Amino acid sequence: MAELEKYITNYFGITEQNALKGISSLFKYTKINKGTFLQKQGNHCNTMGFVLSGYQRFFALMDGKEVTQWIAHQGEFTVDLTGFITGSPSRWSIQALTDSELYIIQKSDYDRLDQLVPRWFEFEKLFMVRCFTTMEDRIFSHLSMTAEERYHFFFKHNKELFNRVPLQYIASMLGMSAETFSRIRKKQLG
Amino acid sequence: MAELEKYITNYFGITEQNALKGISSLFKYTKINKGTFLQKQGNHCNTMGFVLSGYQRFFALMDGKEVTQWIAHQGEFTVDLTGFITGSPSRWSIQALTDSELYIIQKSDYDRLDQLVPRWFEFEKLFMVRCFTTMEDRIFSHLSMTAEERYHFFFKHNKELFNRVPLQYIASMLGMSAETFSRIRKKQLG
DNA sequence: GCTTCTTCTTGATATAGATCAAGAAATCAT
DNA sequence: ATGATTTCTTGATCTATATCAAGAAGAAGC
Repeated sequence: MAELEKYITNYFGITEQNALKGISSLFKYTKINKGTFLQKQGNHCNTMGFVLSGYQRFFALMDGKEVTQWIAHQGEFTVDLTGFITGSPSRWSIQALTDSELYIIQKSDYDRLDQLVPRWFEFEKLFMVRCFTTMEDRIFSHLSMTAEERYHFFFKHNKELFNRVPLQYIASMLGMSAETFSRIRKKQLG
Repeated sequence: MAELEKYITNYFGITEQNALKGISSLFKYTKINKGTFLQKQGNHCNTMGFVLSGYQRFFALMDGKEVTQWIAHQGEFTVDLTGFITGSPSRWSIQALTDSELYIIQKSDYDRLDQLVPRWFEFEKLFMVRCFTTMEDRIFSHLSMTAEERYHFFFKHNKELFNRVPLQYIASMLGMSAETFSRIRKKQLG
């Protein structure tokens, strides 16, 4: 659990020992196999997962095609944040791309955190802002960068991912076809 | 002020009369002329504006070109949310595209809202989630839609904007050149 | 290890959208 | 109103990226 607490400190800015113990006690360690769905599009969002290891893909169907919105990895949360917080149906399916280890919290437990942790909503708010900032950056990358620039920028910050998951999903997440991705990669490799 | 309170209810889900009075008392009515900067990129974010009328463009310089990230209108907030909440330098410049009326709150007053409004952080959190969802939708539109589809989708929901501000900014915000925008528009008009 | 299935690459071709350039239309200032 | 400035349109051309198709490489199952 030490790892979870460390991450909660990093993510939510919470340092009080009691609060950390309280929060982490509500998360359950879970192993899942490659291919397992943590969430199906359109369903209720009942759980939030914190990634210890492995990769999970967020995607939605659009005109019969799967569009990958995000690939979560260690230290991130697997959840359709919108659905989880507001109760709306999940906009994404979430599927493990590799065997994965997660800490999972149930929605009903999550909703009690404010009773357990002083200033919980304040921390949560800061977490949301961070998520918002990430999204804002991604939009800007689509307004101002070419596919090749997006590739390089993403590669610089996520090198390990390129060896671990099918590249077609990274391509989709960056808004380009698998073939374009492959050609940019070839150039890059030499 | 009634209008502001109505919007605060819609945006933040706050309905208690005392809370609404308290919040709206911290906002100051302000008129600004077309061209005025509410925020300059790189500066501190000291104010948050609530739009009563007019249009304000968020943009950043990228390789010497201005990229429009968003155009705010009535009922929205003009602020670099990230900078305003976290204290980081503003990522955007914000400039009035038309004469505008705003309610403006100072950061120092905003930071006292939690003492004034019970459950303020909780409301604020929900506000952040809504902003996050909007961004997530926009990203998905770039991953799954053509320029023409983005045009039509945006037009459907923002018809009035097309008569009020230079179209080149809408084009930039949708991630296409002004010429492409013009051609799509021509097709659409007949 | 061989087979099967999935993923990746590569070439050929098509196309959406960018860029450049010039003129038309609209808006603004005096 | 008139001229100046900004914005929009249009055509010509170019280029980034998509699509299609087929084979190569890699991973997984037996």
